[in-house]
Amino acid sequence: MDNEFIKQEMNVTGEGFLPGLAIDTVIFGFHDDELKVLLLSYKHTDLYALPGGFIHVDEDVNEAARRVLFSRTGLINIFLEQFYVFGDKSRHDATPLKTIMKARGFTPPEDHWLLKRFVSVGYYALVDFTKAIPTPDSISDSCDWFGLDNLPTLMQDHRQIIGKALQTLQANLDHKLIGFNLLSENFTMGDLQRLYETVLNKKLIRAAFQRKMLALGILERLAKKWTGGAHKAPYLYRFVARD
Amino acid sequence: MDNEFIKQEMNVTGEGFLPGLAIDTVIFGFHDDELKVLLLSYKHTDLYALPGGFIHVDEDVNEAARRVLFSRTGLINIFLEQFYVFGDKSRHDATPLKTIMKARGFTPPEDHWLLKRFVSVGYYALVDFTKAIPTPDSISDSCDWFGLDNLPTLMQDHRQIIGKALQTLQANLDHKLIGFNLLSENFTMGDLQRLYETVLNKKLIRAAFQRKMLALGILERLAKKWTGGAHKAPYLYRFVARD
DNA sequence: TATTATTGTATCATTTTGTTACAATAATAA
DNA sequence: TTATTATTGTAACAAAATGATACAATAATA
Repeated sequence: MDNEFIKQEMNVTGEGFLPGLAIDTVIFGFHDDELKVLLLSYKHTDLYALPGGFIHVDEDVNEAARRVLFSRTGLINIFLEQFYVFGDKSRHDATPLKTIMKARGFTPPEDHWLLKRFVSVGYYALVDFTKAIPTPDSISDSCDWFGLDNLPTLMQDHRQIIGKALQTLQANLDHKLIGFNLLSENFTMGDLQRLYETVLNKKLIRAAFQRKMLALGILERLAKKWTGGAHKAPYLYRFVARD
Repeated sequence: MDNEFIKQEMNVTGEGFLPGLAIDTVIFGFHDDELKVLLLSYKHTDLYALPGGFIHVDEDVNEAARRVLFSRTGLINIFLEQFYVFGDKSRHDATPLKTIMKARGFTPPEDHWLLKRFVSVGYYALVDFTKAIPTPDSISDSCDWFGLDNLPTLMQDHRQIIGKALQTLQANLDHKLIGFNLLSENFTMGDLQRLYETVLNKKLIRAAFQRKMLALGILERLAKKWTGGAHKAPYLYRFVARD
């Protein structure tokens, strides 16, 4: 029996947390021309789950989401936004947690706070894949990136949560200019276009894309990048906020 | 002392509701070329509040929002969407509710469930002003429409909630084509343009507006409408979903 | 019957977007 | 050293969308 675990993560009263309310975060990264999300593998089950957590009684909900994001990636000052509240009564499923608890030698009472219905606030984050340091939490074996069309079996409604997060990302990519958050600080126009094409899942016209991005006046052109490829070296760009 | 009130609305345990979670609904209507919201005036205080409520333990959060909307307006099948979760710890203020309770002869204990911190899921609804039947709830004196630039003093962060709802409406008006929900079934092009101008708070070019709306292919042209004005009678239109 | 206000739409100018083309490289092969 | 190749940056033109103006078609009123 893991006393530390039970004390910290599965205390009997749920004291110190807002009851019945949770956070689930879809953390997007971009690598190998693929959009990926960070997933935890739950101990003693074959299920995966989104990084999530609970809200301390003296903590803003948005703060809690930043804390979760930091705990799983080590990152601060990251694009992070609410996108939906998952509040259907049918989404509740205590089985995986019960399994984990029992495997740890703890048989929870039926009315244990963690086994009750939870409403979850969905957040999505856009991070630089190369900067994030995936870190499992105490009830997980691992924390890893998964390509969006290569997702493992997920807990509860976490697959739907990812789906809705992707929809939101697609809808906001352009007019909120949030795509840059998925790239490293310096990037080529090709990098940016491949990102857009991956997220929107459609081909874009190169000349028009470049013209449009440059016309936005939010890109600073830096030195050229010698790629080692048999062709002209592309410029590097950096995102700069307007005014 | 109002026993019914205390039993139904301010029961000591909060039994039957999800704890710490509430719903606030910004119900928009359009009348006299003005965008209006439905507000309740709280008994025994000079404060106004958004229509809101709590979520039954066996009820989806979205269901609860529809129930609130129906209770205050008598309307079903209405455009209603989540737009933000208001979860800052600082938004909590138990004073108005305490005042109401005391005025009713009920002195609540400090740990009464209604006086604790609440996280609120914000919804906005778009309704036909002429169809809604404003109906106060049991802790309110009245339920009335208020013009957006003529709002009374509101409880807690309800003013910010309205502000954020308006931003969401403005951002979604065009690409989600939700404006029609604010008009009655049949309307003239002028009605529609005035609605757009009011929501977006800017003048639109009449010819271009008409051309664009007609090009969308979502308007059915009906008989002309004799307005009694000294000019050509405008057509009436009806919104029809595509495909 | 003329006047007035508004509607519906045509017309042309301007801006934005789609498409094609081509010069400018940076590596590799001949 | 000199082609060859792949990709980049941008020009040039076409097509589509939007802005701006104009005007004929009413429906009431004078």
